[in-house]
Amino acid sequence: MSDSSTESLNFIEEIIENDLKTGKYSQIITRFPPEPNGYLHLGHASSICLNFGLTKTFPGYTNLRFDDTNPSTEETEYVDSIKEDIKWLGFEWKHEFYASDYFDMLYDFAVKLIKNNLAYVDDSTSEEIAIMKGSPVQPGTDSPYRTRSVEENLDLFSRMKAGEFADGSRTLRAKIDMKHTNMLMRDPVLYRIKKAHHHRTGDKWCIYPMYDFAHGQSDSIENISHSICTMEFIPHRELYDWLIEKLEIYPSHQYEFARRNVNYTVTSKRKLLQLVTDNYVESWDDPRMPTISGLRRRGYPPSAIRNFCERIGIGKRENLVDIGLLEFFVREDLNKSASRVMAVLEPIQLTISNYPSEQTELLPIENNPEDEASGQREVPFSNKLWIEREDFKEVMEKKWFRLAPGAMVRLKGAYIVKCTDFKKDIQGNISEIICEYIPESKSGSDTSGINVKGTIHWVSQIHAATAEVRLYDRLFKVENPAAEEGDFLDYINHDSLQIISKAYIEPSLLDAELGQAFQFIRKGYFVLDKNSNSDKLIFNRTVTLKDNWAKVQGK
RNA sequence: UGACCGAUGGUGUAACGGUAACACAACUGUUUUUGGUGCAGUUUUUCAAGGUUCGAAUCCUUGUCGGUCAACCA
Repeated sequence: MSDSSTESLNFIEEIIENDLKTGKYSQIITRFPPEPNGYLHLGHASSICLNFGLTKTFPGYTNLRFDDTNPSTEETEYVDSIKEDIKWLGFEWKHEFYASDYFDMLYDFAVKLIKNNLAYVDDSTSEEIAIMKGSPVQPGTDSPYRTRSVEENLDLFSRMKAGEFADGSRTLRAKIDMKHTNMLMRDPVLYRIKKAHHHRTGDKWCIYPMYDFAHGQSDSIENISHSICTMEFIPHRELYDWLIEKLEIYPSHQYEFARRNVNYTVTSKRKLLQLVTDNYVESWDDPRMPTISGLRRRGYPPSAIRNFCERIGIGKRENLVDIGLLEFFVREDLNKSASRVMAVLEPIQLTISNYPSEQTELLPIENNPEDEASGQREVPFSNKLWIEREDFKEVMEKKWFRLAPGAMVRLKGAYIVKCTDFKKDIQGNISEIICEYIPESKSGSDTSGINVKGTIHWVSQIHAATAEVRLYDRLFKVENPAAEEGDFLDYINHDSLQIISKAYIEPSLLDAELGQAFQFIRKGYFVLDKNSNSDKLIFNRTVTLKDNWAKVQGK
């Protein structure tokens, strides 16, 4: 994360700076409150960087709190992945808490409301409650059970807890105002009956608090000073404050920012889950997924994600951030850190007619021109090479710097060669390129005086190893699939994964380690996939290099 | 028909009543044994109309447009 001491503050930092300056707080406490019912994604990254970043710049700390009040959708598997992802992003929480830790306290809070005639047990069905709720432009009507006595409510609520009633048969509701312009203030449901097994409390409870009766109270219990959430919770703030006031507990405050949307992807848990269950992708950590685990498997460095979140900032307006900006930060990081290697993805044979067929040389080549400390490695060279099919053209063109009959190029780290001939197979496809090399043009000791415009990568045939290479493209064909007409699945890019089952790679890559980033020269950044083994190497393309030539061609 | 939130280059975010800026993108040129990187430069901006003020992106009013709210989800 960059030093932001001289940079301007976002609106939440301004609020905090002011709170600190006026002495309202001497330190701040924030929290990151995921529900363990799915994997973390790019949208969460923004919230994580915000909440944890705040307590890096200001005195205080951040808690991790799982908002686990709905046992039917939540699982320990998700808890584990969430913790792993936060750590990988580079953040540490002070306390690991669960809303379910507070179920006893929450129950007592509810009893207090009932005693103060501020909550009642309602026997209405959910349909009836929905009808009585009215609409945004229509006031609601009071439930017939709204006037029950405190004693009866106390009795009924304890029997709800004791499991005497069926799921959905009764609820506990706050007694506020059925004509309130804010729908959430129209006697919101606080507790529902749900005889479900909870991933932490087991079968102890058969009533569970709703979000509005758990989140703010958990914030208060933890003395959270600044409870930051996304804008769809703005209407909840009034209820959040009402409950804290009536319960007379620590006054946490809620602040809202606009969730970050990124183009060419989706970040709704429901949609991501559907992509996985309907097999549009392999798994939650498929490298095409915008999940943190997907980005990690794709080879995105955590620092790139942090820089991205820092750079896009936060605001309160609708937004659609360009994924290209994230890719910029990925390239920026990897350009400095990734070792350069040579790999040929779509091979064609290049034969050097004047290089002895039995001869082999080990050529020293720099590992990273951006990092002198990275040193050199030795790459074997011989008279038969694999080069990229797209680096040859049958007829020369203007501005073409690569191979064509009569043209000369530098073989990276080796010699300058001149194309003298090429062969075609029966189908008319080019099958072999014949070149002559210039012996005195050897890299590092070039006395040929020849200057060539183009340099291409290569792999020696007899020394080459092979690997599967997976090329990824964006998962959707349109910028904002969620906003498009019809089903978002209609906009899936079915060419988002291209598998090259046999690419030729230089032998040094046999020592590649999981998580190690490479630049395949002129092709992009790649990382070893977790499913690789010594029999079969698999490389994922993290991101391409910027390609000005492709841009020129496109015009 | 209501309440709430918002509107600054193509995108995202600053400017806190005093010269509209930063990053990305785009475009030039340059360097380069990666058509990568680096370097130099160019283009492009305050939703509208009124008002307050010496001075408004900023404050006020009205309008327009966009978003959110009617789960026993979070």
